[in-house]
Amino acid sequence: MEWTQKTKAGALRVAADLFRAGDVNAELYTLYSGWAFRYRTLPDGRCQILNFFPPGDLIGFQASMLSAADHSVETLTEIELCVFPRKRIWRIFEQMPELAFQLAWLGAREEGMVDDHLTAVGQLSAFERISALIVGLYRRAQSLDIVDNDAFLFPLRREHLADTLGLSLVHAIRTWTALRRAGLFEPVGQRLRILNPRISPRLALFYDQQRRPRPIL
Amino acid sequence: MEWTQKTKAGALRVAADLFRAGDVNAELYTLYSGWAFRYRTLPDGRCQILNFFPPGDLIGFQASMLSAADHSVETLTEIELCVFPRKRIWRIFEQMPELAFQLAWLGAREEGMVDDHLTAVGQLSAFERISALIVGLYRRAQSLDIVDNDAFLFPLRREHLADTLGLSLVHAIRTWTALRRAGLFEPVGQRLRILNPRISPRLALFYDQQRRPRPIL
DNA sequence: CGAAAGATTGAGCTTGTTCAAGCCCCGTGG
DNA sequence: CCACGGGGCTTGAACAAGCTCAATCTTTCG
Repeated sequence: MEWTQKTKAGALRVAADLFRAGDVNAELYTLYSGWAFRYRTLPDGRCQILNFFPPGDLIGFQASMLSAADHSVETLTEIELCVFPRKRIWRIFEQMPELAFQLAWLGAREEGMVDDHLTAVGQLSAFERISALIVGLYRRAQSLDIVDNDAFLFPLRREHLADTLGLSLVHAIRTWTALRRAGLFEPVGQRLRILNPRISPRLALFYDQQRRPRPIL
Repeated sequence: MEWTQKTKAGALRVAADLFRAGDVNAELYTLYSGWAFRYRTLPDGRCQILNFFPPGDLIGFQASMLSAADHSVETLTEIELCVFPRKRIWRIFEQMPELAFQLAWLGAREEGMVDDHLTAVGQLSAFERISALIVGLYRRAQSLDIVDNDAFLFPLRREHLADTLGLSLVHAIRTWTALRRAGLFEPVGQRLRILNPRISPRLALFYDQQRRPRPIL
């Protein structure tokens, strides 16, 4: 896709913030490598993580479409990305319908992931939420082929777990520890080795659910 | 917009279900009148409501883009709608970039609303959640000009409250009752009169937050 | 009128929170 | 080389928010 190459401004970025809520200049990014996440903050400081971006994902479509972001994006690791100027979005719709369709498809897929996430936070117990998050990221890593010997990079700190799942830090850690002791996974440095993704019937069901088709872009 | 007229198949619909998770035939709908909502169910029957559709909203963009729906849509009232055949979506992108852009815009806005919702469920207390839901729907009704004397149609049953906010039915009712007694609102038949949307500083802040710009479509 | 669905309330219990203390790892400076 | 200090992680104990079970009341509708 030549056009993608042409507007590429891919530099190694180490900045923790890609953009912040309220930014009017949020651009559209493709994440070449590294992990990031999208979140909201409330006036009193509480923070809700909305979704994660593994390598290869599109970042900022929602913010670009709505002109102003109502969320922020931060990195979890060092990242490398490619920038599309936001102002050309309309031109994409006008001149490159296939690309426009693919962007919209990725947007719809992201919404689907937020749907998943909301369902988890609204309906699951702490155990189920932590397991679902771990196994969900494991499955995404599998589909991206970045799993090595059942182990994959797990760049979240404990606080991210808590802010993702709507749990207190203390309880998130306790539950995490309990699941580790139960033999669901084993931390290996920054990585996580999944030992038994079917620890409970319910988790097995979740793990075996069919995947969504892959992105086209 | 003549094209909209041309493909219009607007019939009065009373059916409770517009489509169900797994449907491959989910179409794209414009809701002329009435309310609906989008939800997911878990294998064990738990149910999470993802968002509501007030009159005028677009339904099914995500499902259309992803080909198969992973959620269901049900009505809250009698509704009237206009159908776009899903198969023509690609043609819209190809031939009507403005309409495609507007659809994508509405999709992005819906994702933003799910973001709001996830943040509420993940971070707010039961009191805050119920108040935020009521006041949020009130504000949407305001922006649609369907508020009459501070009162608007509130078509949710108690169970919808619970399934929306991740609370048990009993606790949702208790909290609802407490807020009613505290003077936030007053039920008037199927309608709700908002008496004091600034009952607490936090709710006032939420209520006074600036609105998102309106849909263009 | 009677049945069924929805709404409400009480009581006891469980899950998850808060507060508080201690641990571990690592980078910095004496 | 080691003490110091800070950030992140872990654990304990007391408390509270929210859940479950169960009974009653109300409304709707055939």
